[in-house]
Amino acid sequence: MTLKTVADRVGVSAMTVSNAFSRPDQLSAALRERILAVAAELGYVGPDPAARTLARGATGTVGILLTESPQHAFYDEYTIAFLAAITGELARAGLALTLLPSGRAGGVIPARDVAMDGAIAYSCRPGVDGVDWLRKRRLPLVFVDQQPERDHTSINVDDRAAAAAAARHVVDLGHRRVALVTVGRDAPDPREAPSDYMVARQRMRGWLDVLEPAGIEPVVRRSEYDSPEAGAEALRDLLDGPDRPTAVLCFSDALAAAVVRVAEDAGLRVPADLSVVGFDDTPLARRMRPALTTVHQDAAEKGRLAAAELAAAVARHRAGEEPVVRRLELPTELVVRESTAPPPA
Amino acid sequence: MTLKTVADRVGVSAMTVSNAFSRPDQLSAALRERILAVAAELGYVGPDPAARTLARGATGTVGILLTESPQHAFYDEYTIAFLAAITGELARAGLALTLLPSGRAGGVIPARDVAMDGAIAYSCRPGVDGVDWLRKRRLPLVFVDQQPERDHTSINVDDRAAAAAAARHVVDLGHRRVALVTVGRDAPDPREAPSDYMVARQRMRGWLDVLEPAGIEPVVRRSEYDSPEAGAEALRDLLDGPDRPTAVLCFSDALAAAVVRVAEDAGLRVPADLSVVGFDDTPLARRMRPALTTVHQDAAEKGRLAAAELAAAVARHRAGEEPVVRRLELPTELVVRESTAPPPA
DNA sequence: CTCCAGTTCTTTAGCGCTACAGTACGACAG
DNA sequence: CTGTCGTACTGTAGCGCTAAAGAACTGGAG
Repeated sequence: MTLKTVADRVGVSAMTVSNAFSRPDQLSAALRERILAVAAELGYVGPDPAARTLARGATGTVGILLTESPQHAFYDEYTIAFLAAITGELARAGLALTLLPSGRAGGVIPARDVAMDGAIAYSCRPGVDGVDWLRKRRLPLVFVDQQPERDHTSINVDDRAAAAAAARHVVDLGHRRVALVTVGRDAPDPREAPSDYMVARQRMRGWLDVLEPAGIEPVVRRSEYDSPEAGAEALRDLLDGPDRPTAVLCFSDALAAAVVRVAEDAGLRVPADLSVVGFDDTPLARRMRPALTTVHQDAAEKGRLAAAELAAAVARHRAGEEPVVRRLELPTELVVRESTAPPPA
Repeated sequence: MTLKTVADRVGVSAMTVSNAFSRPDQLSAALRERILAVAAELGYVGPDPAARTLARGATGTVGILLTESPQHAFYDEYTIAFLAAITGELARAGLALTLLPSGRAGGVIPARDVAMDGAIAYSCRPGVDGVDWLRKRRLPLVFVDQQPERDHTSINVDDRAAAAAAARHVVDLGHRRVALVTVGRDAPDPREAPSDYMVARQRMRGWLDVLEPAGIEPVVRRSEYDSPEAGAEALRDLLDGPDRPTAVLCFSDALAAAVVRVAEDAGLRVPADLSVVGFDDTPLARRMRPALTTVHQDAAEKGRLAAAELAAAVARHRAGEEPVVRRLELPTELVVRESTAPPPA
């Protein structure tokens, strides 16, 4: 059941049937009607997408490569808002979004083996080899929340400045004993071996930009993942020590929420005994009691932009034009809510 | 830069290069090494996915068609957990997941035009034409939370029984003035024109199965979407009336949360003045204060199962075997928390 | 009546790969 | 020395479609 079947039945060439489906202006309305009618009668749905993809050189699909497993991505409200915005914007360009598992299963490496017109790499660490495959395939690429590269458009926020603003806030409140709860896989001392993950590294730098000049030596806790459990784990022992911190700066709202929970379980009041600052300003931050002081960044706008940039890059690529590489930096803003206060007397 | 380029350079046939990449057991290790080395040197990444898809008849991708826009899907925690589980399970089978926008943009209808090996239709109403396209393409399909069809495996819960359990709970507590807040597009009287959306219809039936025999005439409020705003809107006028309901049964936790918020804004105490029951048992239900009484269903298991069934169906389809159609029904359980109590005296 | 342009349909030539059916050749039994 | 088998590689023939160029016909201007 192919174009040919329909063509023979109607008594025209295959090309004419192809045109009936894909380029209506290339034949008379009457013939087109007849072809479509016969196709319907034969149960022919339309041109096979795989064959069309090969012949046209375009798939109508772009991929997104997420940190670790896509599965993990769904636990973070920030990522979800980002994804939602992407799908919305892509739909306007008639593109579907494929979630690429970063690993390999049964010899299949999706980043290498899935047909697509372009891809977004979101928050990937340098080691993730999915990114490598995408690069090698010379696909139009947009990098979000990760190390920019010369040949590809990237979208980031000024994580360093944003983190510095958060640190400045607690220092201004008078805190001297500060803990940093962040993510990444490296040694706990940030100055020795900064995180391999660019965003974490930049936020760490931002925090230290303010804390060090103030003569504050922060305690650092790192967990591999940005999950609530990790946050809880990271903090638990901190609260037992004699020099318990009076303020905690967190890599994300998710970590901050966990920190607050652990602190309250330990009998501490937030913010009276402990100030906590998050990052991202997810819905969670507003929902929490006390509402979380955090750094706002616009996930929806980031997603919309990423999708729009990628769609444009794909269109240019298809037209044989030169790629346009942009470095976009979205604004952030410290949002002071109820989880921060001066340290206990 | 194709297989041929590499083949000519090495001095072997294109087929041998294809085998070097895709079927290592078909050639000597030494030759394979040489081919891979030359390929790397030339910057040849591997077989072009589009061409391979056409020749093999398989894409390595399955689609998911979501109610309305995928964008909307991301606002619901239940759907998110479901998606997370799907991607996790699919990754094990080496499959990527493509989110199919249900609409059309610029003449592109993803459900018709995107190459894929199979698809999940999730919570789609009968009218959604994406499902139609998928059916016509004779793709392996799994239906989740929607009307089962003869030729395709479906996964559901017994929505009717689950809703009945929720209704039984409030009736047992002594409530006589009950409101139903649900979704769907039809007339407000459920007996006249039941919702076109099967899940909503079943839950409505379940509620009525209990309420009617008890002689209770519920007030019904329907909104088109399962969103918090819709829930708020639906309830607002109800609380003003003289015969204000003392219990509200909701289609989802999201709606229930909105109902609680509106009630509290109106000065009512939950559950003392108003009992509220949700559906799904999302994390939100546990997080709420008061914690929400709701019907538990396992989103992760549903997703895992859907993905596993689809992967199996795709494998069978590829092997030319007969499809196996299953009707899976997952268990539910009423979880009584703090949002329900006897009606005010 | 000729010529040109516009419309409508056809022909040709792939897109880049893989399934399958070979061929060549060495090893090994009879 | 012949026949059989297994391994390693090649040739052929598509997969189903579309871009691009060409042919046939129409109608109107000159």
